[in-house]
Amino acid sequence: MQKESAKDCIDHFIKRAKNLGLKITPQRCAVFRIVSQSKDHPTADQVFHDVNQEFPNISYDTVNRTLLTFTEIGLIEVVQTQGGPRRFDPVTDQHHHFQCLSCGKIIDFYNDNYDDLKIPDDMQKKFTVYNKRVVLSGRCWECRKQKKKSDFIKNSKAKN
Amino acid sequence: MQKESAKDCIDHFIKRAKNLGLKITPQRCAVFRIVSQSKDHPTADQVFHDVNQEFPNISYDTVNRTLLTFTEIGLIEVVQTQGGPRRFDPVTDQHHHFQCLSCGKIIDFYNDNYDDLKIPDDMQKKFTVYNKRVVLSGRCWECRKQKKKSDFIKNSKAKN
DNA sequence: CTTTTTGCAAAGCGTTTGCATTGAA
DNA sequence: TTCAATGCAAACGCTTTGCAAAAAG
Repeated sequence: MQKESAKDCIDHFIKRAKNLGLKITPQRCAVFRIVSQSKDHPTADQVFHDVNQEFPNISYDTVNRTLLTFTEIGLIEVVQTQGGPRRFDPVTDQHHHFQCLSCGKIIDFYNDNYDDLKIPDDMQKKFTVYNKRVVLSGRCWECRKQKKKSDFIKNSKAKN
Repeated sequence: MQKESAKDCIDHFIKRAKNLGLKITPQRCAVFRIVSQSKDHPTADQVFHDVNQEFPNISYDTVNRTLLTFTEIGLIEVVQTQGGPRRFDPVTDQHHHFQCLSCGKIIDFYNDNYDDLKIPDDMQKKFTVYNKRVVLSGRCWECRKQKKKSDFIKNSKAKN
């Protein structure tokens, strides 16, 4: 569902919401459109900011609660992060994450080998597995250019 | 380093801390011991509670700041979660995570195939990759027994 | 018309910061 | 003796809650 048009996305949302008995409000449509178009794991606040452009009266709470509702019905996902504000992700095709341990940034990447990973039988038995993802972590190129704090500690000692 | 004794763990901590010019305080030793023995991804508050048993005067801030310091020097890790309080994980051997999308619980599991995953060349070039992990997500057996909220919504409509 | 949803405000919870005091090296 | 680490307290940011008004079905 990556190349779908905005129209198709909205239709998808409306269909799913109606199935579940959720009401179709303009606010929800706007929130869904913004978050499903976003490519960078926005926080509720960022979504609010964008939606606010065309809905000056919408409240932050509505945006936040709408995002949580969408998450519960599986329309979007909450990205796993290391603390900090919650980040949302439109449910799209299979992809994987690289997370920078210094700045916390999460970068999507695609890899066919990873997509082919099998889910172990014992896990399938114990749990209901909906999704799999490989998470690589380390340092992004921007943070690699900067000194690590641990280096700083070491150097400050070495200098004395 | 999974079967190391408590003594070995402390030695490991002391060696690493000295290398970096960090001071060895009783508080830091206690925090390190508690978190390295824990098996369930404790929050700062949980670590504080445990350490507090033997250090009635230690402050929450010291525990929290110590955990962050340990994270920066790579002694422990921050677990990726979906919002909620930050959770810490002793750096041990290669393992993977299953996360329940309903209750947020994170369960470690081991899988040799996953351990053997190669890190793609283009990722290695772009970033410095320290760690890899497969994250499965879905519903744990406890939550599977309960109704999903989306089911609830559907049913409450069906009943009317 | 009924019930959900919205907007607002306040409360809650976890994290971070500043600073004087303490303690490791 | 020096500088990092600690403890305390206040500030901060994000999330959650309660409720009256508004809107969808």
